[in-house]
Amino acid sequence: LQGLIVLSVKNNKLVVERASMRDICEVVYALVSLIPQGFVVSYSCIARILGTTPRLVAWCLRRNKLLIAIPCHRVVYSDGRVGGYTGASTLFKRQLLEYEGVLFEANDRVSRGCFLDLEKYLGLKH
DNA sequence: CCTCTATGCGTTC
DNA sequence: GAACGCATAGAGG
Repeated sequence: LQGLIVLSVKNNKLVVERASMRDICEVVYALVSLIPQGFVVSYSCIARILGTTPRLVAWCLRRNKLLIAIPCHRVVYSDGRVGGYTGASTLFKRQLLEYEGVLFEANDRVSRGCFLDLEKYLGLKH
């Protein structure tokens, strides 16, 4: 990952480090947990905010899906397909979304209107 | 529907 | 070191 760094203070000195994967995952989880019920966000949208690639976002979500508290089912392919889901079927992922009020088209894709522009939502873009 | 490619990082030799 | 595998995206046919 290029671009994402971590600032910390050690021995009264400011330390600038490359973010560890653990740190990056924390940030991804923090963003994902802000997605409101009834909406979805694409992997690439999260990647844009962090200055990284969609593959890495997926990598983070896959890694620590143990945490049920993080609504990782609300992160989907940019074309509307629900994408993968570790630990359960993608059907389960879809059912979760439907339960939350997300609409699906006849071609099994998430309705465009349910996509949330996370950058706008968080006020990072106007 | 399909294929191809760019891409970052862990895992496993 | 190199090769491989991923919860991707986008372009092209």
